[in-house]
Amino acid sequence: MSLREEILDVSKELLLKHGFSKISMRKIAKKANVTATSIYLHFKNKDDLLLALVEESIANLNRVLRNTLDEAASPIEQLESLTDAYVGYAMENPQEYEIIYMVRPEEMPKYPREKFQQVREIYELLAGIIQRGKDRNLFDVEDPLVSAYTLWAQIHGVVSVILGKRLDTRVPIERFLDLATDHIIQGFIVQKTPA
Amino acid sequence: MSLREEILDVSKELLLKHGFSKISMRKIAKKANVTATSIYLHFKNKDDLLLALVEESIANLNRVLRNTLDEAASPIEQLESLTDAYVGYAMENPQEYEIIYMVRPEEMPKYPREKFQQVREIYELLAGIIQRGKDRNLFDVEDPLVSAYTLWAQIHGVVSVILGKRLDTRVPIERFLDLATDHIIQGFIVQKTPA
DNA sequence: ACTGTGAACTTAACGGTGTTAACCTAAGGT
DNA sequence: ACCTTAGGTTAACACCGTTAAGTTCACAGT
Repeated sequence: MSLREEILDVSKELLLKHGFSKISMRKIAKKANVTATSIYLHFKNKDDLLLALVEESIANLNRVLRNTLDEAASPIEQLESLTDAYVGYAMENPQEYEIIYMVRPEEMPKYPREKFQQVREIYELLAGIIQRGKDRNLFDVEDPLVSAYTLWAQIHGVVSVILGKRLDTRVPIERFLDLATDHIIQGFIVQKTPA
Repeated sequence: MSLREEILDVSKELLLKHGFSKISMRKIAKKANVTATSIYLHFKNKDDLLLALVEESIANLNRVLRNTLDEAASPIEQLESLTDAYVGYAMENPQEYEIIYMVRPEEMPKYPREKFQQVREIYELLAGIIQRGKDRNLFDVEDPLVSAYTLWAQIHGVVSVILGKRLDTRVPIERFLDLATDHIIQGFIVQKTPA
C-alpha cells in the first residue's frame, strides 16, 4: 500500500474515532509511522487531505443510494426508498456523513469541479425519477432538476439537525424522522383538488 | 462599556468580517487592547465566548421572526411569511446565521438549557400556528410540536446548503429558494382527496 | 490612617497546531 | 560513474488555546 493510501486510511480512522476537531497532521503522521512533513509530499495541505476523504465518503454514500434503487418501482416508492436510504445511511454512519457535509475546506468553491461529478450524477438520477413522476401526474413540480436539489436540501436539514445535536431532547428522533420524511415527500405529491 | 461587552463586540466584528475559522483569542484581545488572558476573566474558554455570541444572534433572529408575525393572518399565510422571513434573514445576514448554526462548541449538549429557552419559545409559537391550522383542517399534521421542528429543519437545510456554497452553480439561488419554500409549505397542507 | 481583600489585568510559559526550507538517502536511467 | 528524482527527515517559524504566577489598584473594615 502506498503511503498516500496509508495516510488516507489512518486519517479516516482517526476521524471516525475521535471526530473532526481532534485530528492533526502530526497525529495522522504518527499513526502512519512517518513525519508530518511527509504528508505534504502527497497532499497539498490539510484541506486537500480532507477533501480527498470527502470524495471517498461521497462515493460510499452514492454507492448505497444506487444500490437501493429499484428500477421497477413507482416514482413515489423510489423517492421514499431513496429518502429512507439516505437518512438511514446518515444515522448509521454519522461521522462519515459529517465528513461529507460538516467539513468545510476553505477553498471548496474553487476546487476542481470534475471531482464532484459523482454528486451531479446522483442529482440527475433523482431528477429523472421526479421527471417520470411528473409525467405520470404523480408529482407537482415545475422543474425536476431544481426540485431534486430542494428535496436533498430538505433531507439534509433534517439529518444535520440530529447530527448537530440540535434536536430538542423532548422529541424522539424516530418520530421526528418519520414525520419529517412524510412532510418532505408530501410536498412533492400532487394536490388533488376536490371536484 | 464593560470589558465583557467590549470582547463580545469585537469578537462579533471579527467573526462577521473574517469568518469563523480566522478568529483567535489573541486577535480578539488585540482588537480590544487587552491581553488574551484577560478574556478568560470573563469567559470560561473560547467555546464559552462563542456560545455567548450564538445566544446574541439567536435573540436577533427571534426578534425578526416575532416582528413579522401578523396575528390576524391565516395560519397558511403566517407559515409562509415566517418561512420567508427566516430565509430572508439568513440570506441577508449569512455570517450571523452561521454563528448560530455552524459554530459547534464541543460541550453544547451539556450547556445550561435555560439559555435555549428562547429557541423553545419560537418553536411553541410555530407549533401554535400549526395547531390552529390543523384545527381548521388546513394542515395535515399529526403532532404540531414535532412538525414545527421538522419544518424548521427543512428550512435550515435549504438555507445551509446555500450558505455552505454547496448548491450547484447551474441552479439560480432565487429559483431554488422559491421552489424549496413551495415544497416545504406544500408538505404541510392537507391533501384534498377527490370525491 | 493602615491594612486587607479582591478584581482586573499582565508576563511567561506549556504543549500543541499547520506549514516551509533545507537536507539526506536510495533507486534507476544514461 | 553521474544525475535525477521520489520519498523521507530535522529544525524551525509563526501561530494557537490555556494556565500559573505575579502585578496593580480601588475600596471596605478597623
